[in-house]
This record gives sequence, structure tokens and C-alpha cells, in this order.
Amino acid sequence: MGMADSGLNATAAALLGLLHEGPMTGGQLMSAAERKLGPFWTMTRSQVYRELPALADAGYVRLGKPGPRASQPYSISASGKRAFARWLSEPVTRDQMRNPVTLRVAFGKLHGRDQLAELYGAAEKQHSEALAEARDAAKDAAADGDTYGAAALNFAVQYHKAALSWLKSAPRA
Amino acid sequence: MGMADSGLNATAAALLGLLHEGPMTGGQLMSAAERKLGPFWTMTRSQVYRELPALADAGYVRLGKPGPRASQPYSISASGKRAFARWLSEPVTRDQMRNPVTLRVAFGKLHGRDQLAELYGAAEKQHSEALAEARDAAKDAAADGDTYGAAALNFAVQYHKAALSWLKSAPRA
DNA sequence: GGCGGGACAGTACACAATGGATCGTCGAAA
DNA sequence: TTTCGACGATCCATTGTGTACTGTCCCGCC
Repeated sequence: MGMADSGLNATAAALLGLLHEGPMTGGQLMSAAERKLGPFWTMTRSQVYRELPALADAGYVRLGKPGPRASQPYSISASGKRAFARWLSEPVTRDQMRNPVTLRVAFGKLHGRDQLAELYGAAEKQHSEALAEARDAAKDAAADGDTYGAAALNFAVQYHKAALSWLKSAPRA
Repeated sequence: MGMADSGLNATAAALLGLLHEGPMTGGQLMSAAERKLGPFWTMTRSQVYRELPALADAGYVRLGKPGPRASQPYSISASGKRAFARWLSEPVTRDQMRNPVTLRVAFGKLHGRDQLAELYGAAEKQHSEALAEARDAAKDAAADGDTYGAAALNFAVQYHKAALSWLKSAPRA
């Protein structure tokens, strides 16, 4: 029952996880993350490019030969794999929710009526688009035989469906 | 259609929203936020105590007479109400999701089998508890005649229900 | 050829959010 | 009356977000 602290934050761990598939540059990691994890795990370039040198310092990744545009390939090391495995066995942090639409709805009494309608419209648009994206991504993952990836993406699908159905029942005025 | 930038971040706006119900100290704001917004909007003490002086500097809240334990009551000012109204009319930021359980599931192939079962168990526990809390809070809000508050809390209810049902179908191995 | 403009890799920085440690004050139990 | 625990508040290190910027490469075009 490995419980030793991996010293990884979730972002670093996600990068190490992705690197299990092979060496990638920062840009490639960004797009892989967006494609495979994006719908349920946001990650920004700033974070990626901050963690990568830190991971290298820790010896968890190794640098390859710089490519075009100074792009820098990274590959995971044996100790990186060990750190990732340790991270997997750590207890999950309580999942946190910060939903800006819901926050506004909570103060619905202070809205003008048309404001609320606009809010719902924008929210429905966002969730519909995100739902479509998540569905596509899940289909791709399934087609690749990536059962776990598809399952994870399905979480996002369920989330957006729930949000959409909640929106339909939200108080109009 | 007021689109002028309110200059408020979501946390500051939430505080101003809560202060529409009357003057409160930092501690009272914390508990009010936890009770009424907690299930769909996490907020930490650090944030609250950082925003409050900033809000006072901006003239959006006024300080009352210090109470016991140096507790400091704040009341919203007219310009604070205006700033809040402006914030309400701003476009919502894209809602972002960072779900640590799902992230681990995405790397399910790299888990040991019993690790995955443990993960699901812990996640189910968390969501069940959160679901119960959200339900209670929604009931309280409804009993208070706070339709919007109840609707907002119902979002959390739907979310946790969706998460729980997703967990049941998640790949076991 | 050479000179645009645009896409892309990476950097920089300011601001926001999180979590944990700490400190003084107050109330109540021992 | 002392001590202990809860509470209000503060601080700080780390993490996350958003935007603007640098340089480089590609491609079409004259």
C-alpha cells in the first residue's frame, strides 16, 4: 500500500501519465492533454511549461534533442514512472466545484428578468458545445481501444447532460 | 445593457451578493457562503479575508464597529450594489472542470486492480456525502422561500447524482 | 530569390485560488 | 483559575488562470 508522498501535483502527474505513451514536447503534451483529458481536466500552457523543467530537475523526465522552434522533447524516466505510480496510490483530493452560472442563479432575485434569460441561453450554448466535444472525444478514445480514456470522457458527457437538464428546470423569473 | 467591467472577481462578487442580506463579519460571510453556496461554489477563508479589505478600499463595503475577537462587520455600500449589478451583467467565464477521480480513471490502465476499486469506493463515499449535504441545503433554502438559492443548490444535487451513476458504470478492470 | 503574414513553441508576468500554519481572544469545563 | 478548544483573523508557499509577448518556421506571393 504505497502511501509515500509522490511530491507531484495533479498537473505534473497528468504530464507523467501522458508521457507513458512516449516522448513528447511541451506543445504535443498540451494538445494531447486537451484531446484526451480536456473535457474533465483543464490545463493551461503556463502550467505545462512551468512543470516540465521542474519535472526534469527532479529527474522524472529526461530531455531529448531540441527540435524545430526550440521545441524540447521530454521522455519519462524510470523514477518518473515510480513517482507516477506513487501518485496513483495517494488519496484523491476532495473534488471542488466552482460553477459561475450557478453562482449567478443563486442571486437570481437580484437579476433583471431578461438578464437571467440571457444567462441561461449562454449556459445552454456552452454546455451543448462541450457535450458534443466530449462525445466526439469519447468516441475517438473508444475507437482507439482506450476503454479507460473513453470512460473518463464519459464522465464529462454525463456532467453536461445533467447541467443541460438542470437548466431546463431552472426558475425563469 | 451594462457591459462595463465591474473589476470584481467572482469571489468578491459572491461576497457582495451575500452582503445584500445585511451586514456581516468575515466569519459570518464564510459560514453563509458555505451554507448557501458551498455545494457549487468553493470559497476559502484566505480568499474571503483577502477580498474584504480590497472591497473596502474600493468603497464597495463599509466597516462597522469591531466586535468580539476583533471581528469586523462589513456592510455593502450603494456603489457596491452598483458594482455587483454590473458584475451580474458580465458574460460568464467558461466553466472549468478539474475532476481528480476522473483524471485517475483516464490512466486506469496504469493502476493496479485493487487500487481502482479503492478509488471508486472513496469517490462514491465523497459524492454520497456531498449529495446528502446538497439535498439538505436545498431543502433549507426552499423552506426559507429562497427559490433561486434552492435551484442553485439543486444543480449540485444533479451533479452528484450524475457522478454516482457514472461511477456505477465505470470500468472495473 | 526575398519579403510578407500567420501559425506555432515557448516565455513572462500579474492575478486568483488553495491549503496549511499560526496567533490572539473568548467561553466553558475541569 | 487555569487550561483547553473553538473561533476570527492573518500569513505564506504553492498552484492555477489569462493574456501578452518573443522568436522561429512555413507558406504564398511578387
